[in-house]
Amino acid sequence: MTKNEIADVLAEIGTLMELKGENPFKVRAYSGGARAIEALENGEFEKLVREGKIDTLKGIGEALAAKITELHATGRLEFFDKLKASVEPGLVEMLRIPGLGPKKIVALRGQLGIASIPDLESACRDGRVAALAGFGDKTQEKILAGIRNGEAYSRRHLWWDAYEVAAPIVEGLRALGAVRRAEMAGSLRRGLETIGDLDFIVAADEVAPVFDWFTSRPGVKEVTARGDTKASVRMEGGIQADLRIVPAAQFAFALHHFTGSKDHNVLMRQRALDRGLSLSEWGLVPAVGEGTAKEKAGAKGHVSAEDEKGVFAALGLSFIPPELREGLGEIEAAEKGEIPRLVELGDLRGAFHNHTSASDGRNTLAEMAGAAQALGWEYLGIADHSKSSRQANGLVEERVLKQVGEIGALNASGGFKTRVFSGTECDILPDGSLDFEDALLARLDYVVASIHSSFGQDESVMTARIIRAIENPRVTMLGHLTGRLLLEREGYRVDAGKVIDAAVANGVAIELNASPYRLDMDWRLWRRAAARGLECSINPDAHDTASLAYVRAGINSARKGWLTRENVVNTLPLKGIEGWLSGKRGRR
DNA sequence: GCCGTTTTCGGCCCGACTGTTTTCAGTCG
Repeated sequence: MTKNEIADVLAEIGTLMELKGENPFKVRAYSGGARAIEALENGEFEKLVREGKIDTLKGIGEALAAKITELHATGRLEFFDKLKASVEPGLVEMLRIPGLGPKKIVALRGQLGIASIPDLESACRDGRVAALAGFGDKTQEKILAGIRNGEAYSRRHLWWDAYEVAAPIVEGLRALGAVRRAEMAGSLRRGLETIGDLDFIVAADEVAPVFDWFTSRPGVKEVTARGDTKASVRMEGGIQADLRIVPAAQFAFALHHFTGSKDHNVLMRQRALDRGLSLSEWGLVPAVGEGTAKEKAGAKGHVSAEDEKGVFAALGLSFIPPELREGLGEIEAAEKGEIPRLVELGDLRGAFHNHTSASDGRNTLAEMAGAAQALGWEYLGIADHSKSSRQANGLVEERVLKQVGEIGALNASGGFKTRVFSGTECDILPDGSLDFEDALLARLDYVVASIHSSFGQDESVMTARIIRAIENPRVTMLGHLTGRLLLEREGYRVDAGKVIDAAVANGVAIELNASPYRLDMDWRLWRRAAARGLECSINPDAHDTASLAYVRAGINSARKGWLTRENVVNTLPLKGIEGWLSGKRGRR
């Protein structure tokens, strides 16, 4: 069984135990164990398991190590099979309904015999749920609404879509008279590829006018909560937005707290405790003594911070950019002053892997060049599909040569300041050979090699197929490593570690496909890959002029992968990239 | 179930909000 499949089993054990009413700390140990191994690279995981050292990983003890080893060796776990058989599957599904947790589900099962969502729905309609101790009319209503809107409410959202909803809310908040500061928080601010809900933190002199504005905006479908410091709304389309208002003195602490991640916060709290302090959204206060953190926040001994930099400084750390706050070594790095200067949107000088109306794009070559110029890019690479991608109107050899001529003429015309490079997104055929002959590829400035067919191959076959393409000296970079479509389709199975090693050995870059639907290769793999010498190209995979802007989503993932300007080839200025490309051609 | 410079037991982040209560449990993040 693979690493990710094992992590899924551990996480599911945690969920099932919750429904069995197990000790919550035991539950957390399983979900924490799942996260701990997810953070490993496949090869590293395999090595630890093979050598019997998986229990050296923080969060994996004797019991989890034994279960992981059994799953890895046999693909089964008797403990899991028995546990799963003992919990009705309908109960697991009920956890997705907002407001229903393990305790309430156990009560519904025990007292009303409810074991599925349809059972629950009819019990709500009969009024049997409201009659139960600890339940009432409102809970019953909420459950019904949750069932009705189940899918829309539980769905995650692409970062790009969430950001488009969130950006005007932040702007609107900042424009309010009572508001001193307003920021996005949560996974949105951390630049995660998918987002659960929107979080906003505001410092304001008055609460009521801010909440009034927030809860009555167009697009708000329902106000789900409104208290003294927090209001929540459900937007059209199902996304939830939470707004928290804090006094200005606590803003930095609240922003840090609600930016998360949870793992990062746990480590920060621990660090505070080691120094006799207690960190919360209210501030940094002495850990000992009477009273709650909130009461102590304004009292003697509390540490003040103007901004997040101050919060980190109070714990002996340099500033940690939000994208790095995943509990994956950023605190250790900040302690040593080794947080890198991460790549920024403004560092990009151009991008490869863009399509035109010659294949499946919606804009012409000249329109794409004009859009790149408007972005201030020094160069733009055009990589239309190759002939085997018939569904994408891939170019046959004659059309490729025609486009090379058109690009040459466009550059010669001096009509655009942006230099256009001619490339191709060349299909990697099922046997690992390329869709075009070497002689044609030699006529191009660069080659992006991508998989667009036979997704179902075994991992070993797929890995060998991609490595064969990487070993072809005509290939400049590998397109979308796994072919995943976020929230839609899993990627094909491939051993990323082996592909990365082959790319480094052959001087081939790997793309960070910046399409908000892809963000592939995944940010979790980049830090280690770049340390091994892998070069990254952040490519929008644009199919029209507007989607050149997708590089912004790519920058998020690059930053989450600890990449600096030096790791990303398309931060090179025109002269530099010309040298880089001719160097690649030199290996041909 | 995990963890340990108070180390083999006794903690484990903690506060807001709702809905149900009449002082709090459950859920959520």
